[in-house]
Amino acid sequence: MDSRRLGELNEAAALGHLLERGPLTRGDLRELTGLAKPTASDVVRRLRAAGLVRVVGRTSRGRGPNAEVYAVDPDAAFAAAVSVRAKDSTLVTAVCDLAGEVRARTETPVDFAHADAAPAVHDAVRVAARRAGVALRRIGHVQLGVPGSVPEGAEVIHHVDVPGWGRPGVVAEIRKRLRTRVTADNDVNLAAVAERRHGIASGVDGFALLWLGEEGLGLAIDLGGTLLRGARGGAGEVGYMPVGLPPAGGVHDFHDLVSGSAVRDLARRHGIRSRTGHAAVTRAVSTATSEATGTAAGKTAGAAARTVDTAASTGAAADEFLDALAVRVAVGVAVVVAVLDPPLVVLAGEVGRAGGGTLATRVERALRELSVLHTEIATTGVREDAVVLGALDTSLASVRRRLTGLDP
Amino acid sequence: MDSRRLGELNEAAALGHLLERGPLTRGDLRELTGLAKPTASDVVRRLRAAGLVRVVGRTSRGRGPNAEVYAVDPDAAFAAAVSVRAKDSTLVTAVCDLAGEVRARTETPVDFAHADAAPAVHDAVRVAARRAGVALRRIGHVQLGVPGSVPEGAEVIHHVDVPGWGRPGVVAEIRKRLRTRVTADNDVNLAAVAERRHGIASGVDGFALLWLGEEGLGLAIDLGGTLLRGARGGAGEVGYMPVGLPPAGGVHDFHDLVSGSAVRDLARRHGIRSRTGHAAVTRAVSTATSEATGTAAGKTAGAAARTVDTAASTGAAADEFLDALAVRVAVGVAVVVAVLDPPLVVLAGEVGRAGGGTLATRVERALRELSVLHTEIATTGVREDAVVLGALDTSLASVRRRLTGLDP
DNA sequence: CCTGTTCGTTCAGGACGTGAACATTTGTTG
DNA sequence: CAACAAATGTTCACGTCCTGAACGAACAGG
Repeated sequence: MDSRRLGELNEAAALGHLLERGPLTRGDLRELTGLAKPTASDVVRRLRAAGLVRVVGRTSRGRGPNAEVYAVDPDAAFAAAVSVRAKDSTLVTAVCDLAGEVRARTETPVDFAHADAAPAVHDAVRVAARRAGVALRRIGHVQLGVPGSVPEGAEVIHHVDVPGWGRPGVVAEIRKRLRTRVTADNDVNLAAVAERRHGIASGVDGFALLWLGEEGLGLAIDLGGTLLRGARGGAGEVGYMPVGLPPAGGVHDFHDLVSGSAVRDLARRHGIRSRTGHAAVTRAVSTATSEATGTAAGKTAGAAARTVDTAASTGAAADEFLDALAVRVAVGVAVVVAVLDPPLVVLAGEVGRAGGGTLATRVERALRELSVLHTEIATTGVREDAVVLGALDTSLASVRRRLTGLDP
Repeated sequence: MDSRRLGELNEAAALGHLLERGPLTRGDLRELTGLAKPTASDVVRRLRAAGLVRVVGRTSRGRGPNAEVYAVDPDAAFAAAVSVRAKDSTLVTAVCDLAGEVRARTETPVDFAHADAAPAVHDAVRVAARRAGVALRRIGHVQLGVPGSVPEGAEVIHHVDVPGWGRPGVVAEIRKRLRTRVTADNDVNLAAVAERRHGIASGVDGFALLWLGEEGLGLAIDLGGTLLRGARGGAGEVGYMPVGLPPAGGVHDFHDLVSGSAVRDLARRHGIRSRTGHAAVTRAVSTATSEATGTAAGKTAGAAARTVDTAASTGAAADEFLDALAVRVAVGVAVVVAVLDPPLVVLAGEVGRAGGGTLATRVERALRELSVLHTEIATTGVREDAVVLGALDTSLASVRRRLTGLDP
């Protein structure tokens, strides 16, 4: 540890504050870092020389000269994210600048069965970069979101349905081609990152995100901003969680209870016929909700009447279906709460989102009857593609960490 | 950040290495910290002046002058631990020096119903310190181990059976009386700390410790050395974990499956009668094991014969009982593995220890049949009182952190 | 226009750290 | 046994970074 290193640390601290709190004057920086006036000037000078920070204006408050306002140069670095979507065979790619502004977003259809992963990703990123007007070289990190278990640091992805992506060394190949830092993570984990940054879990100490997808079930565990991955990246593989004792027969694991098809079948048994689970839930919620808020829905009287017409007989059925589903979900949540005690559980995925507040409330109620332990339950607050959003955040965080010297 | 602070950081780094790797020469220190020769000398000088480091000898390897060997002064600071044991109404107290050497260990019977917590703990620590020949003032940290949930940083303990210990502010009162840093943690968590330092989980990335106690059930989750506590300190309250679906009736939570009395009853149903669960397991293991290793047990032929005599008819019963128990335990483990994916699950507590390798093997087998996911399962490797040992480690770690300036 | 504030720079000084040179000790070797 | 090689630890000159105080300059308000 050298005096030089000391300087770097101070630079990093200042840059960190600029990244987190936006434009600042030298005075602000002085206060935040605790540095002396001349030193603050020095640090800013160095950051500007490095092309990381720019003058973006001047204050005009009070008397005395107007202080210069500094901000991180958005063009100083870029980050990219790629979401591997099995369900519609596309790579969704996004590029953002150092300020977090999304510069481009593309969707590339890929025939995973016949195309190699590495060239496909390389192409997707190249196209997105071009559209963003950014040289590929300037992208500091590419974060992949994959539907599978990704062990910490390891380069193999387990339980992937996408052909070619389960092969050892995929990530390394992609890295070699892109010549950047490339990391992969489970898509539900990335959705949780988005939930923390842009969703309902922004201020929370930690939370568990239960992904009730049409094609997959998952649990992401956020502990104060870091995700729990498990030894083989298998943390949150709740689909395999046994429910019920083995000799009892019938229901065996959580997947049998709340997978897309299980939900669809449950709905069917309550007289609600749909092609997918989340469609069934959407319909059930609309009838159940319109019943409950029927009297208050003065403005949408016409719509309400129409709904009641078609659902008159199914209103009670919808209620029963939702309650039955809530109990099933609550069984899983109860286990998670007993093991992890998260302050918040977020329901996401197609089914979770379709259930909305209606389902969340019922799950919370069911949980109270099922277990002494309880916790707050909410629905996802992320509107856009949570996986891409989360991957972009993760990617950007990595770029920032390296700029601030916290990463090698 | 000042030059002074830079010096402190280097001191801290050197001290840290001395604490972790034992006695070192200036040369070793130079290599480990990357400092220049004169600076290393300087750092050592400062550490010696602060009374933290002592010369403990000289090398005599190779040519050149013999280097001085430095080590942390064991008497530079002390740490204490107190285990609150409800089952036999005692406070077990231990004091160790900065090197980790236990200097004293006492057991004080306390009538929790009539004695206040703070004075009782104060007395216990005072006595232990005197026996260790250490002034109370020199004890830098007191770590309490309590059978209850302790939220991170909060001062209330939930779900405690010990009278007076559930009252808000207990920890603060104790702190006020002892005039030191005082923290409290769940006893199972502390047992996990001991498991990592002195037990079977020494080199592992992380592990889950399933405490199968006669009077309590718990799960400690170790993630690379830090323990997961949960929002309300309720992480690992697996006793409340629901097993089976609600309408199914009968078995409701994990506690009903593997608590001490549940184990005892299960044994009884297999014809093994004991007053406690772990006694039943001990007997079952001895018969089951002697059967399996009967031929190889040449030396203890007499003992084996005796065992076979009394167990001839119960050998099969013992096997069945152990397998049934293993399945029950495996249900809980399967859930933990699905949620957390730990590289290792350690069985501890009276029942877990009684089960030994025999039970661990059977649980591992049962798990394989129950779930796709699996993990290594082992029995606790801690011989002594794990709670006190873990509390002492935690306490010492806190003292060291403060010395190295990592803690405020 | 003067005055009090606030911004940013200049300046002298302090704390640390570094590399090179040097004295010193100690084992090896011819 | 003397010469040599290798390792230890100190001294010295110099560099980097940070600090407090003083200073000049810009700006709002009376």
